[in-house]
Amino acid sequence: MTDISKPTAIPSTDEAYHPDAVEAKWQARWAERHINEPDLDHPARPFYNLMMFPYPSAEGLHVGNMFAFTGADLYGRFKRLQGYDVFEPIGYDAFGIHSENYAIKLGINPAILIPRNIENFRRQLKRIGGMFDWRHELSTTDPRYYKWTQWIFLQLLKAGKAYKKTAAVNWCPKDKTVLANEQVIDGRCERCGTVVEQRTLEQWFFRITEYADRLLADLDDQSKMDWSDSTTTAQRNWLGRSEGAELEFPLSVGAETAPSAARGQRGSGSVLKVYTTRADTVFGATFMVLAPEHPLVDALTTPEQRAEVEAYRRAAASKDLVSRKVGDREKTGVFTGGHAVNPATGREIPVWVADYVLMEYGTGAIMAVPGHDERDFEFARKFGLPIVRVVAEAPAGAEGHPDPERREGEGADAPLDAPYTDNESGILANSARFDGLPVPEAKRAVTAWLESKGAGKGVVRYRLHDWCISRQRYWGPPIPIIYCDDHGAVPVPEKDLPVELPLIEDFAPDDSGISPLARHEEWYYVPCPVCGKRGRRETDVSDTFLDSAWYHLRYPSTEFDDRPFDPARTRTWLPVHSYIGGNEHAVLHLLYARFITMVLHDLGHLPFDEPYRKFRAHGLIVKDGAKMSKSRGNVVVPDEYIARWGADTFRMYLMFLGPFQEGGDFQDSGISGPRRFLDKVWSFVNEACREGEGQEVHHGVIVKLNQTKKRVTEGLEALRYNTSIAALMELVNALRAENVCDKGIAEELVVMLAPFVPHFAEECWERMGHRESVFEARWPAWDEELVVEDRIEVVVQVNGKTRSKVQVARDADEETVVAAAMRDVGVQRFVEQKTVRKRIYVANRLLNLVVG
RNA sequence: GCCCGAGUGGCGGAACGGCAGACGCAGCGGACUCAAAAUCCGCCGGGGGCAACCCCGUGCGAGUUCGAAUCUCGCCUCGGGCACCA
Repeated sequence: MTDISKPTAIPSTDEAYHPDAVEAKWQARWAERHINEPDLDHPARPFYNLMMFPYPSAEGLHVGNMFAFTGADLYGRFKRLQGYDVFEPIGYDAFGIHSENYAIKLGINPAILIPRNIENFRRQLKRIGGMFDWRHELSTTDPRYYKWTQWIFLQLLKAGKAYKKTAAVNWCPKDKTVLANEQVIDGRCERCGTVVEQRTLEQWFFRITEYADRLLADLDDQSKMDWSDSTTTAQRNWLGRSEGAELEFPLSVGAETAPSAARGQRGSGSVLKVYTTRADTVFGATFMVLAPEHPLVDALTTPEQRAEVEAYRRAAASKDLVSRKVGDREKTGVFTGGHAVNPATGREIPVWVADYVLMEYGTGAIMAVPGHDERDFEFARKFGLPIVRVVAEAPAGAEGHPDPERREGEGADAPLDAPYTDNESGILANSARFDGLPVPEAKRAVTAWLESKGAGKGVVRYRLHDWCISRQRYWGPPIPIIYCDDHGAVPVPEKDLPVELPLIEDFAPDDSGISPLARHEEWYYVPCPVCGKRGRRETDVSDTFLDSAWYHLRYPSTEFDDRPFDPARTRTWLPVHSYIGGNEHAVLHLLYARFITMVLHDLGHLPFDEPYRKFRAHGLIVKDGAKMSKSRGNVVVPDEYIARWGADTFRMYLMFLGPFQEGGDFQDSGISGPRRFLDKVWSFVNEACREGEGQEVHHGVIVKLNQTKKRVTEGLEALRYNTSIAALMELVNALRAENVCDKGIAEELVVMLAPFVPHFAEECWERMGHRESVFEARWPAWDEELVVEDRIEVVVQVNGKTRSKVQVARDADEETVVAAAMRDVGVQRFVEQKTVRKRIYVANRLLNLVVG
């Protein structure tokens, strides 16, 4: 704040470069002159330059944030100089468990704490010189914002895309909250590392699984999405599409006569459905396994086995997710006593219960094929169940796999001492009429056969689960629902939004699993919107990922309180032209944002269904080769560096230390390089102002200048900022070596520097006599003719080894170059006494003589 | 285990299949200075040679090619993601 309003007086003589003064001056001027505020209603060439908004922590912006924002800002400024009307907004993702935990620790309400953090963030964001349009700053904690977050919930509810269900959820006993599956890492809480338990609670879910196929298909649609490969790959994996078959195994008589069967399954004809991706191995299914939670377990269990089965189920239920999912994975299980009939063989096979089968995937039941599945094999070994081979190696010499040595003893009758899981090159065996079919064909053939028998069908499954948005916490937007004894869950009427989060003293959660909000009667009890009788508010708040799933829609429309996003503004500015952010959000934020956009599109609120046309993931900044962390004590506090070197030098250093999309290693010593460079440019510019006109410039310098323009432009477009900076340094080195002092060149240099060092460039620009901002200037164009010298050095190789170089005219023909090469002593030495058998000539580059 | 990404000087990193190491940091030598800092000039992968030059060199091993850091196959190491997903 003080930085910006600090009065400065910079004489126009060429004294040393003082970043503090220059930066304060231009930050103040940008604000005064509204330089960074495009006309949102009538832009000529709109360009929406978005970066992932920060969570305003107490520590302030760290180097990683600075790196990301600088890289994104650079791109926006570059586009601006190319003539676009660039809208570059910023905001704060300020709800959520991070803020809340910190507030609990300090015992201060986050509603008081967070604004302080935001204040600090705003100061830092201004200090690094981002091209932000501050008119459109937003915070997700602002009731004017979350009113519309709640509105989105209601739209989904109305459309049947939101529903409530009782579900076993991940419960973190330390944070005292449920966690989404994706917030559980190796069975532990993503945030605090505590072992996660299971609890059963009523939760609100969004039906994202209904969109799985669209979310997947668009990833391959270049017209909608130009995204970093690493990000689309992560989403593909997360969606987890698998093609398989749902097969039906009739329960056999033994089971149906069991006392509980009639009740559980309405008498005879009941079947066990399984999902498999290896329908081809059905002849090898020698037993079945149910998840402990599977509803048919009761019906199948015989009286003799009941005690054992019940005990096993109880044990499984009390197990936390760690030992269930990432424990030592020693297989456990019990026999139910029941049997089912293998629809392929017609044989009865036993049904077991084991916790390696998960209720949440597929049908919660599997056909176990121990011969060709590692888990089933292990289980069969342990419990002495039969193992049958139904896939064998194609015989040696057969087409495709004539490799007799690689796998010994995988013939049709060879015993299996390990599962044979090759699902590409094997052929079926011991599978009646399917014997000899290659596995891929057999998958189709067997599925079709079972389908014709009415025992199954091909299906596609996704790994993705519905999105649980309920959080039993305080610091989030209340879910706008009122419960009425007569009318159930009633949505809060839209006219009553927002449901404001009350400022309460005791905001910390407790063990009950009930939100702190429930303890406040004056807030909790409200009239039912339908009948007016006393109702109770939903006390859960929504997931922060819902806040961030639509913020890009809000930015252009922040001034409107009667609509979440203005239709005209939205049509003008969206979808986002360029979005830059970290790949840690590849599957959470980015997938949810896509989903919400799709739903709003389908409901007629948006004219597009993919929110971000282009997305690029930036890299990570490390220090001394290791991730920065408090525990390592290698955290770089950006403020200190900015205070010492200036924002421009800091920006340039961050962009210089590695390719933006890969990140780099922050080294204290390295920052002096960019600063020295700026000092050189500074004196060059000041000198050029004084005496730099009418001077004759060497042709080589003109070529260098054109090469530089090309390299800088291409580097910026590809986000390879480090190479752009290197090109600019080369140019300045060349200008100094040649003693050039030309104002025209200085101006083009300054414009090219502007995205990297905006304050510095503005100051230079002004000193060169311009009254407008440098960002009103045009990006320099280059002449392709002048990118290559008139005389070229052609490399001459003999047998592929470089032996010499010859000077020839540009585009010289092969004969000329060969003649020149033959005159060259360095070449002669390797050619004499030998015949040139072959010549390879690459124009303007290289001549290779093959001799022998 | 599966899926991505990456391995190049002392360090960060450059190189449409065509001079490996641009640019920068650090280091070394010199100029300026009473001295230091700053600045300027020069050197800076390894080995051999007085020298012009020569040989070796991009994680390892094969291959394709006139020519491979770059393409293909097989490994190794590191980073990231997913993971009892049937």
